[in-house]
Amino acid sequence: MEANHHEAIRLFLNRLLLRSELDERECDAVLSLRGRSEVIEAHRDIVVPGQKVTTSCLIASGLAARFDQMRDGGRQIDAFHLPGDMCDLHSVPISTSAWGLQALSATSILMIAHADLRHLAATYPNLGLSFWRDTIVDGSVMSKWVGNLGRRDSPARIAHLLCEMGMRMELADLGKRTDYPLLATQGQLADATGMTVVHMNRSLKVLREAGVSFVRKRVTIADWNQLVEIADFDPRYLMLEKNAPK
Amino acid sequence: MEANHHEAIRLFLNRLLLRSELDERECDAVLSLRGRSEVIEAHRDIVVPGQKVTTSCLIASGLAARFDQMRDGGRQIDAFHLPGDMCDLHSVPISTSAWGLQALSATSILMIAHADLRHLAATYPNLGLSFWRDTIVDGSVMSKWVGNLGRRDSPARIAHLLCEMGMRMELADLGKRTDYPLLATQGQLADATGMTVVHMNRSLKVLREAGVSFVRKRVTIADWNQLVEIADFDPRYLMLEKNAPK
DNA sequence: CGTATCTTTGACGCAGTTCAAGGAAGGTGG
DNA sequence: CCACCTTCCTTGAACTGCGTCAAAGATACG
Repeated sequence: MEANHHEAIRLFLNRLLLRSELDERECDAVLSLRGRSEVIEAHRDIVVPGQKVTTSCLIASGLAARFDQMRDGGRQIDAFHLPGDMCDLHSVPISTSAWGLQALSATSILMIAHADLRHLAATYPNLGLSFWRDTIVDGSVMSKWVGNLGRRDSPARIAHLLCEMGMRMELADLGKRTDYPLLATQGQLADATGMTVVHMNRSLKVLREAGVSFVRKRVTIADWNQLVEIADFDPRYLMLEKNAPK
Repeated sequence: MEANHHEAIRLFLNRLLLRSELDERECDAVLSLRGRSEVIEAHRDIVVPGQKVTTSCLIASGLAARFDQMRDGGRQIDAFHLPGDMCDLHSVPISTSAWGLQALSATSILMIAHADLRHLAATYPNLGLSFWRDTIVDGSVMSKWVGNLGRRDSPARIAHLLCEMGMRMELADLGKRTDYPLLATQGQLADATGMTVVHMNRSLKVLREAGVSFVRKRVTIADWNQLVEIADFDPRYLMLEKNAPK
């Protein structure tokens, strides 16, 4: 399991390095993080809405999602978390979250104490800044999702999601943008795009005619540019420029 | 104009104090911030999507909105900013934003240099943490908007927005939650709730029967609890608990 | 090999869009 | 203070994307 730990933390560090310059000491500090490993089966909740948490969850493998729960039990997913994502990094400065966290597929996570993360941020201010940056990227992605839900029709909404996941999988070195695993059901994708399972299914059929297939939890895209066109996808919101230390 | 400056910064400090404990030195440091004052007329863009910015905008009066621009020119608003809000606090760690900022009504803002804010955050780590917290609250609100757009019908979406704005106006001491100014047109509210002007108008008519009126840029709510019920509104996402300094 | 979960399809209804046009409010210049 | 013009609000009628309900296949799993 130790190997798994290191692998996950390595992915997290790589994610930070996408947007922040960190020196060797800072990298080492991240790599020295320790946590408790847990395996969650598909469809289980990791964090219940409103729960007070004292750890952050680093995804080691699988796929997790943050969600908002409605009165009638319906759920709206507002973020996907893939391996290397530190979800609930938000809860380092604010310990009670309004949202919940669920495992979409079987998912192994590393629970890392807030105290440790806070200690790191305090000891290495530039590292703290990179954490802040990470939560801001998360916000930027959400702001795109707001636009997606508010102003696009269902094929375009799905197309946009598939573009985003493709980019993120490629950046994390977990697949190619035109061919990657997406460990979710159509129902879960429907929860993320604000539609019903039935309509998700029909819209996927439409996209299939554009060379986009989602079969057996794998996405394959014949013509990337065409999908980008359908989705009106502009990756700038993923904030992939490096920011120098201040 | 100096009086206006102080008033705005005072509001910003109050906003921080809602969630963070700051000592006297830290409060004074915030109050000593200086900026360039500007007045933007209604419908003008303050920041264009993709623009590189070196200042944050503190709203002094009026109402501003962050938006995502679609290919066809349509806009989706993903956040409202009222007086005391420091928009683009995000751009302190990341200077290029994918979103834009527009003035909904005539709005006066205070442009504050990133360098100054960064200096503050570096000098007073606890203050830096309160800035981080502020951007996290912004994210929490957006995550609610995602749920709102994805899973609620139009009267409920509007109701939720009116509840949120009521709470925020009251917290900023700019009105009562059941009676407050909302300096936006129906078209702008439609941009925020992902619908057309026509449907916004019709849905407002439905809400009027529930004692909710939006006339001449003022919201009045006869029965707050009923509106909360319609909206399925739970204010926990506004994160109003105080967080002790670390 | 059996059972639960997930996908796919059909028929029908409705919430919300589109197009079009009239009316009210508000701001500006004479 | 009125005349004018622009922006905003309001309503009607027709259309459509998506939801709902229902049921039959396909897939995965123990």
